[in-house]
Amino acid sequence: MAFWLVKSEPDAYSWQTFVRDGRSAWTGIRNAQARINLNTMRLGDGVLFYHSQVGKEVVGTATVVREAYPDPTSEDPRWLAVDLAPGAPLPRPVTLTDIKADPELAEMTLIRHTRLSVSPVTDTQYRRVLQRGGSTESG
DNA sequence: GCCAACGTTGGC
DNA sequence: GCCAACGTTGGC
Repeated sequence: MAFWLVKSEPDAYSWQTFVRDGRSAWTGIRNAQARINLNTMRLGDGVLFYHSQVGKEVVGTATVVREAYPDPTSEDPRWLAVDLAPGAPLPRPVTLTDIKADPELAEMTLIRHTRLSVSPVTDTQYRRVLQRGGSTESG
């Protein structure tokens, strides 16, 4: 099982909306590296849900509930989407500042490739984020 | 095939 | 609001 982080601007699609929806097709990704990451996601993989621009913090977890398929919002069948379902909110969201200040997290792809919207996370990093967020999940 | 111009993302 | 990073586009 692998781990990932997805970004969303809360003004466009927030964690709260995601929870209310119960499931979401992760569409509109138009970046080659992000597409590779989408294509590598497997059912049941763990995902961190990050609020970019407004909040700048990891706010909850999600899981992959459908593996990559052609993004229905694109004419070009090479662009991919996955479906995600919400897991649990983090009792204490983990901010970008927290992540940068934590030596275990400062090397995250989130930090190294600021503009990548779908990025890999190591299992150590994943557990660390959950732990810092006060999650009672596996971490 | 190079590279300048431009648009977008996202942190500050 | 500004700017750095960086991907894309288009002229040559």
